[in-house]
Order: sequence, then C-alpha cells, then structure tokens
Amino acid sequence: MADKNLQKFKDVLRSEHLKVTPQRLAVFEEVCSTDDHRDADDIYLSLKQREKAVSRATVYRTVDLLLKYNFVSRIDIEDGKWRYEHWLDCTRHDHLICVRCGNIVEFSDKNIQIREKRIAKSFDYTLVRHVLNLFGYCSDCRGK
Amino acid sequence: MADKNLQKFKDVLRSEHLKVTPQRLAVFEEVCSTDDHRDADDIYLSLKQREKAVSRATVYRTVDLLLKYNFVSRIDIEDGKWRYEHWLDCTRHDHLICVRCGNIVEFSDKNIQIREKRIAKSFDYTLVRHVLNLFGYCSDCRGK
DNA sequence: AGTTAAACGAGATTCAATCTCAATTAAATT
DNA sequence: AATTTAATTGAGATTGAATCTCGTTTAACT
Repeated sequence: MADKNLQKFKDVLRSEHLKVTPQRLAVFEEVCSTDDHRDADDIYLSLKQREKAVSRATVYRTVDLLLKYNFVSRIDIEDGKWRYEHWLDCTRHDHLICVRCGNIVEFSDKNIQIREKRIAKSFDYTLVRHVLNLFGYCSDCRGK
Repeated sequence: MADKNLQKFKDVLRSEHLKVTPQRLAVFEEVCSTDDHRDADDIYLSLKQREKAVSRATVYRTVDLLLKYNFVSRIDIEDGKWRYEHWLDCTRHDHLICVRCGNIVEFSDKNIQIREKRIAKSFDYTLVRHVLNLFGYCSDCRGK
C-alpha cells in the first residue's frame, strides 16, 4: 500500500522532470508513516531522530511539493503552524478541533460537498478545494 | 446603526472592567467603516492616514478584543495574514475565495450549518464556531 | 565517465504577531 | 477636584514559522 504510493510519488517526480532524491523519499515516507497531523518541524525532528536527517529547508520544500501534487493535505488549526497529513485513503478529511486540548477528529460529509459545489456554481466559481473546520469543546474539555 | 453598535462595544468594555479608550473606539470605528476583509496592518495604516494614529500593538490587541467579544470575525485566506470583518449584520459569513486574484465572495448556507451541528453532536463536541472556505477560480480568472 | 541542471544544507532573512517595560491615562476613591 | 490605582498605550525588541541565498553536491542524461 505505502510502497505503491511511494512508486506513484517517484513516477510523478520523473514525469515532472524532478529528481528522485533520498531526502524527498525520506520526507514522503515520514509523512505517510502516521495518521497524525504534524507540522514541518515535527517532521524534521522525527527524521533527525531516525538518523535520516534532512534540512529544515528541504522539509519545507518537499512538503510543498507533496501538497502541489496532492499527496498530502494541509490543515490550519489557527495556532500559526500548518499541519500535514497524508492522503493515502481517498476519503475527504474535514476536521473537528477541540479549542482547549487541540484534539482533532476527522469526518466527511457528502451532503455538504454537494451543497458546496452548488454554491460555487451559483457564483460562477470553479471549485478547486475547500476548508471546513469545526471548532468546539470535546467531551473531555467541556466544562473545564 | 453603527452608533448603536459602538454603544454596545462600550457597554461590553465597561461590564468587563476594561477601559473605554480613544484608541479602542478608533479601531472599532475603523473596522466597522467598511465591509472589506482587512488585515491588522491595513487597519493600522487607515487610522494613520485619517490622523487617528494608533500603534500597531494596540491595533492587534484591540482586534483580539473585538474577536473575543464577537464584534468581528477573522478569516484566513492562507496567505499568512488574518483578516477581519465586522459582524454587524448577524448573517453568517462563509467565503468563496479566488485562488488567483484573491477576490472574496460571501455566502451562507443553513443546510450546511444544520449538518455541521449534527456532525459535532455525533462526536460529542460542543460546537463554538466553524470555518468554511471554498477555494476556486472566479469567472474572470478561470482559464488564465 | 563527463556534463549539466536541479537539489541540498547552513544560515540569513522576512514578516506577522507577540512581548516588554516605562510612561500615560481612565476611572474608582476620597 | 485632587489623589490613587490599575489598566492601557507606544516604541521598539523579540519570536517563530516560513522563505530565501548561495556555494556545494548529486541525480540523471549523454
């Protein structure tokens, strides 16, 4: 599964005349290794710890690549850092974020997506992506 | 209309034992004076130009206050800056943003809101706010 | 193997946002 | 109306994520 996607990543790089470098593969692998939502520095530090160190600049550059070619999505929980998650299973990822503890739950709603398309059409926009974040208190944090 | 809201702002400040200062009133007034989506620096510069100069720090601080007490909402068009808009008419403001020219169209969809509530409930979260941004090409930018 | 253009790393830079702290001022108290 | 006090302000320093620079390295084509 992951290997298949790694292959896809390599194919995209080659077809775009970009180089297949150990650094790019390491970042790709690292991002795909968990279902967490991690920022660029988290990824940088994990790689360092695993003795696959890649410079911060390259992490940023690679993550941008992954975003551009749709291997990851980027979410913004409004704390000033972007977080990344792999896109291996093709379901949409919208987020329900606890404003106290920062816990993130994922969901997907077909019905909302249909309405979004309708809205974009009504304003004569061609939709490319959407951001839907719900903020609230999780059951643990409510009342604290 | 605007005066009524200014009064409401003063009342909130007093009830929170915060001071009613000329700087705070100037920022409030400036934010409410247009329906644009402006960042903190835009607001700072407008005030300066109108010879009602307030320091950048105070603009940031006041805008946070306005956010906290629900006089403005903050939107993120993912260019690294937060933008603010007043909340004078009580309709919701979701945004359809052109990824090329940055133009912003506002909309509101009851149906989506109902589904959001349902989703939050299903995960046992208490919803406090939501962010819904649609990104696409506007009719002018499509094809360019 | 040699060539070349892309990619890398270290560290500098940018810029929005936040923080610090001395001076000022709103508003409660006498 | 003067005094007290605690909050607020402004100027400039600081932070930190993200980007940029540029000399060095390396993937990949011939």
